[in-house]
Amino acid sequence: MPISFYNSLSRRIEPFSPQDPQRVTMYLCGPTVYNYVHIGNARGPVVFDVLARLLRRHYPQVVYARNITDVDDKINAAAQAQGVEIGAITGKFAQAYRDDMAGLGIAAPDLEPRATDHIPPIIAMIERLIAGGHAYAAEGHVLFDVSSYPSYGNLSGRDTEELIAGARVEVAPYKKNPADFVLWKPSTPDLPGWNSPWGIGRPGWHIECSAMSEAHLGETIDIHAGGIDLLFPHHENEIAQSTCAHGGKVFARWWMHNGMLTFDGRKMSKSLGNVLLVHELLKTHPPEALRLRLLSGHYRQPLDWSDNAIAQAVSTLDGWYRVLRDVADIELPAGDLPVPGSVEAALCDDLNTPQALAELSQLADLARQHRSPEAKAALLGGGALLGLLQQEPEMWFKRGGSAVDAAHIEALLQQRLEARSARDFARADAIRAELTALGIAIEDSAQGTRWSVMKS
RNA sequence: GGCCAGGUGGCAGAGUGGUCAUGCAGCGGCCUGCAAAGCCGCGUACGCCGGUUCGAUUCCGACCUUGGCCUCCA
Repeated sequence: MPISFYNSLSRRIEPFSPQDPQRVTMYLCGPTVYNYVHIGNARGPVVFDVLARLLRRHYPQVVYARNITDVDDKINAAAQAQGVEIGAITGKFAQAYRDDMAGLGIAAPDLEPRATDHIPPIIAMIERLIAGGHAYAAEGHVLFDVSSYPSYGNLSGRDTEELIAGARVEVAPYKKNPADFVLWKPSTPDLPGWNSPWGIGRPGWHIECSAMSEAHLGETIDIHAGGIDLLFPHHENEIAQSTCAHGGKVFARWWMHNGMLTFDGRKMSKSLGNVLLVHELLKTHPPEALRLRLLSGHYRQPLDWSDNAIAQAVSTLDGWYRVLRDVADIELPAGDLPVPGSVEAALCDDLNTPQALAELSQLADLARQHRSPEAKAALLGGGALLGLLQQEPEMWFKRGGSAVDAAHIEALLQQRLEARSARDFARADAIRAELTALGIAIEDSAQGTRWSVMKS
């Protein structure tokens, strides 16, 4: 099945094919680890996790790198504020990040390069840029010379003139051109630093991704992904650095950008303060509902986050898991789960996850009606490609079971059964009301009475 | 101000030049001791104004409006 994606570089949907038919290379800009991430930060990782799953079905090898930025001014500030080494900060939050991502059902990337492990390649790349006339040292800094790269601005649709004229930030005196950006900056003794030809310093943010991408995936990669807010200046700068360091070779053949998550109508961001941490949300909501919500809009569109939206996702999953519970006794066919063509086709069409979810609903209807091994396998297979329906139905409905006293509930259900047998419906209904008060919903079925934790 | 992306039924959210999105919620019926679940059915949705067209939510233009980027940011 052919795959097409929107390419931010050409601004159109193009049929996808990797440079090497045997191997797809993909890079996603990862977090700067100085704090817990919010749910908006998780949208890209979830969306591109689905992309990686799709690509792995189509190509023998997919090398997916998601970096960790572990040297940065904000990290320095956090470390100084707490009086610890930066490693204490970055180690803690890198692990928190992995935990959060795993909690959302995101498969670990193949590679997780860290900036501080790549100082020599970063320095080497900067040296190449200087040698090629694309960068210059000034007052302990090394800056990229934007005027040396005429295509600067192609990705974001800006021209250099405009950037110079519209510069809103105070221009550092050592810059030749206001749009020039830093590749290397000096460090003071109280800050982390590495020896370099330009003195003790640390890398600028943009060069890290260029160097790590080159080190692990080569000079030209197939897909570079990230949030739309990184389009400029981050990705624009990466293109400039990598292209100039590689003698004009194409840096990334596809650029894919996910839209922003909004909350209260505004972009969710740390600087606006309207954030919900993944770490916290995972404690209070079923993780798959969070994931479903993130996939319920097309990845390039903005997506609004709200309690109501989470509740709707929970209800949707309730319906699907009810089907799976109804077919729990049906044996799956031997072998790997199949991937239904309808779900795959939706994803092959520029990763149309809302369409894929609509197809999944159809598969749930079919499984409920047919109760066949094939229909059950199709539902589970479609879910698996999206990273959904990954738990046992009973676990889903018991919501992990930690907060409820299952034995007490079963006892009440037994009493209700006895009351009903005696046709004492007043008592039976009283027991049901008691369960409702405990937050337990019940269903009488041919197989007996089932209970589940009501959605919060 | 410049560049970019949107405005779809109660909510969420795809898509398309002319019979259907889908989910959640709601309403009616069947079923049920009653519920729940399930099944059947229901709602004349595409910002506004023009234009193109036999026909536009879908194409074109103006307008109104929301958001993103231009600074760290997924």
